[in-house]
Amino acid sequence: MLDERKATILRAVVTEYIETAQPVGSGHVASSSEINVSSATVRNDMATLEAEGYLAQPHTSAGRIPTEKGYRFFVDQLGGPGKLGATESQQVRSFFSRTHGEMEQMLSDTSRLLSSLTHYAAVVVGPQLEVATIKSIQLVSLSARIVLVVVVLSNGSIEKHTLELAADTEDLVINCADLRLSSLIVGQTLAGVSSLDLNAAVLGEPEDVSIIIRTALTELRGGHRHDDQVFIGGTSDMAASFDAVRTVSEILRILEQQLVVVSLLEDVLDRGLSVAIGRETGNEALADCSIVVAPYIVDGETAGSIGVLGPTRMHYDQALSAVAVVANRLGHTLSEG
Amino acid sequence: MLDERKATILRAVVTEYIETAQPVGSGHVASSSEINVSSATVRNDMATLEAEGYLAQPHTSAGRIPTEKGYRFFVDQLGGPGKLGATESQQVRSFFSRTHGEMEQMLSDTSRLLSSLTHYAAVVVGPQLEVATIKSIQLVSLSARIVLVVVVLSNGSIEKHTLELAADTEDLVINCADLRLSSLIVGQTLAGVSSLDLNAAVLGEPEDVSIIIRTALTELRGGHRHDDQVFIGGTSDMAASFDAVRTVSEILRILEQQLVVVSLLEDVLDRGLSVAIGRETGNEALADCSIVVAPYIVDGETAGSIGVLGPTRMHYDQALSAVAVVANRLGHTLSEG
DNA sequence: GCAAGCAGTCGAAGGGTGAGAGTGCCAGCC
DNA sequence: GGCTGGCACTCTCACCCTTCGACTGCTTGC
Repeated sequence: MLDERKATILRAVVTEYIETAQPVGSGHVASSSEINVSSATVRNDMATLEAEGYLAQPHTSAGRIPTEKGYRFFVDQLGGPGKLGATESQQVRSFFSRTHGEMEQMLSDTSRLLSSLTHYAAVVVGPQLEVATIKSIQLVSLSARIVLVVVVLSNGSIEKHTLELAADTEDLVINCADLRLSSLIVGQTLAGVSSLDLNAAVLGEPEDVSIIIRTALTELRGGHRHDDQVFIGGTSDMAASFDAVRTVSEILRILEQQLVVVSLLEDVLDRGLSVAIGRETGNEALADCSIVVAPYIVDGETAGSIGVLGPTRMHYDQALSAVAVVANRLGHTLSEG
Repeated sequence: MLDERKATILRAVVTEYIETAQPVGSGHVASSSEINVSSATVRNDMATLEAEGYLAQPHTSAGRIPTEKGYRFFVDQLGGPGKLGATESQQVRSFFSRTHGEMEQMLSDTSRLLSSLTHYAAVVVGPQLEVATIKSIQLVSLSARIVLVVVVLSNGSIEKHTLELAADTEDLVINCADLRLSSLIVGQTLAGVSSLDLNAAVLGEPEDVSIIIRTALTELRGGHRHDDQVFIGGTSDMAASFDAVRTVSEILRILEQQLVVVSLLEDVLDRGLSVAIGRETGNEALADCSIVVAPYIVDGETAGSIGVLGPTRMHYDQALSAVAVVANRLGHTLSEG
């Protein structure tokens, strides 16, 4: 454990470095903070902090910069109360009072809000489809052999699948299939659909009807990719906070793989963290990044998660409070609907 | 007009600069191409090319780099046949033989394909909703006061809007509204819906039904943002081809505004171009970028457009052929469905 | 009209220097 | 024992200077 003065010094180094991105020297710390000791004393403590792995020196005659361990201690022990500024709170309030309607739209706008609050990249992961119940299923014939299966879920999202039939099919047949499907799966969850007995489902139906039912159910069991459930905003802000194009490009490559992003956030939450610093993210390409993440709760259950991704030298307190506030408000807003 | 030798020299400079990103000197041109004159002669011609605005010199003793006018001439007059490599054609073929089903998914995958072919950012703009006809409309009650309006369009896409009703409403009422709406707007286009007479639409319906119909129609008239109809991929590739973080960040800022992207592409196409170079894009922030764009045709009509965005020193021939091939195949694939 | 040669220009690269920021350590003081 | 002032040392950065090399433009001759 660090004694109080060392902790204060560490805090000073971290905040200063976050602000300026320059190595911080003992003189700066001694003069600019609530420390009332000389720079020589600070130097001694900084040497200790370095020996214990909280700080590092780019080269001999430079100041210190925080290590991941240093940031971690800062986040865990030294984190300020982290309140949002007045402008930001106002922005959040007005956003959530204005927003309504489409969930996808709302989540996408939320990612914009979050990035505009923090000036980092924001990630919003939508509710898992699996837990929602099916409110309606409808077959719509688009052309002679193409049928669209539209499933409306209780959380307002929609699953759709295109079926290509082997033979031209009359509307009557499609209607029959529609009715049977409705009675079968309305009220169930998508997970429930996956455990349906296909043969029992088509029992007693004529061949042409049952083939549609089979095809539709098979489609529904198959892929609900998380794909369209991830919303990313503020990549330009994120880019601006790094100084190597190489780094930016690698981070963008990660963000383009939505599945990776989702599991990244889940992974962090699973480890019980709300902040992952550098390599803690579990991804080598994000060694210079940190992630701040929080789940949001809809109707008492964790529905999804939101997070921001920025440089390791991010404003953790601001990011933490922004993420917390937005997750909270988002959960409330979605619960009402 | 340029005589043949000057044109050859210009081509050599452009291709060399695209390859190396270094200013090209007269010696390089004289030795490395089908030019059989001395470097001194090349120098004279290059001086002329510079005077006429095709080339520029970063500083006195450097080689030349192409100006926008130079690239423009290169693209218009000197463009090679531009065939896709074997690997790339194979990639396109296998993509379109594999792909099927959801349009959104397909368009999103297409943007990935295009960026992987060209190594630049790829933009895919989905079909305009306005021209599609309505195949079905359905009201789904999510909770006592929340109703989801689901509209299925003939091209397989879905519009959905959430209605928040002032009072709890029975299913029976909703069903009535559903029926009336179906008979009113199925077969119409969304544009048609916008010109419906609201009062005539609710004629003879009881108050509680007509209020739902009014609300639903008003919603449908209102916002179909292009929003979810733009798919962008390959931003990491794009980033890697610039060397200033600043530039990358500005470009990302543009790409984040989907509406801007759509009108950017439309604007280029409207001017009858398939390539916009530097400032020709009409956006100051894209001064270092070029855009290659092509419309795709579904069932004989222009449905949307695809494009790539890269540095002005992009491989125009490859980009042009990739965009052309993909637009073509995409149109065909969507026409079948 | 082309080629050869030559002088001139300018940036990039390399080396040397001085300033500045910072460190570590030691001796002394409270 | 812990803190401080002082001092020697280190290493980067900015600057200057020089050299090198890659070009160009121009002039002259074929």
